[in-house]
Amino acid sequence: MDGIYLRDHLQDGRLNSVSSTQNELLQKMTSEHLSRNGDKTPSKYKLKKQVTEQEVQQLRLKINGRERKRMHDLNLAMDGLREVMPYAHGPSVRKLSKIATLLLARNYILMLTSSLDEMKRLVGEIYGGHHSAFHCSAVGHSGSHAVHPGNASHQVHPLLGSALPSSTAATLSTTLPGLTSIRAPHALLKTAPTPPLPLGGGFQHWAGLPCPCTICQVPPPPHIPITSAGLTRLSSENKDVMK
DNA sequence: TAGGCCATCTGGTCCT
DNA sequence: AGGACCAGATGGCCTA
Repeated sequence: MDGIYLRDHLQDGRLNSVSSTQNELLQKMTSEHLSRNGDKTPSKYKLKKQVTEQEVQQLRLKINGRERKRMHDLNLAMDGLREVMPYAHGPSVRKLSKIATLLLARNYILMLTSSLDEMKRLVGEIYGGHHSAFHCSAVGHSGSHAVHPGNASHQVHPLLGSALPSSTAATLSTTLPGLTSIRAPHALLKTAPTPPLPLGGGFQHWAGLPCPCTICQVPPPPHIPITSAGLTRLSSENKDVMK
């Protein structure tokens, strides 16, 4: 395939350059090609031209292969992102597009951040602002504390239970009305999506145990505020994508 | 058939 | 100098 593209472009005379250094070969090839078209190629250039063509082709193949590998790696990373998204996976379910995957991931992170903030607030209420032993659970910030919804090895915090209490969900919907608008682009799926994963997954931060995580060692990163306006904007953005 | 999505090629730029 | 990254162009495939 590469050879076909290369050949076509050479015939079009459009092969200009690859980079400031690599293009010398290609430009030499082009000029020789043009002169060849202008008048008959001298036979003494024949061997040199063939070598150059091979060099150019090899270089082009090499560059194309690198780019192909780079894109494949990028797609693998995209697949990895799809796997941890709260969506149905399976052969019968159409794969999320790249743009949908990225937007969904963003919304998902925002949603988890909001849930975490709400949990922190509730924990603070329960313990009256005292610094409880499981301080780590109240530290979550979306950026550095990765949440892995697809990881089944998550342990549930002994004090918080396996899932958010119903009051929490209700509080979320009342205090963060925009949160309910954070929806995965179901329209992009061709089959009925599965419900989002429960938020019961906890971190492995246990009461009374020293925590080695970087979150507990360093100040938390700047927090991205989630406003209803922002959520609204998110929804509108998704609408554009989900059209 | 139009539009969306994707893979690939390609040339330019930046970085190491 | 070579590789990584990026964006534009192009063509194929699929779906409504």
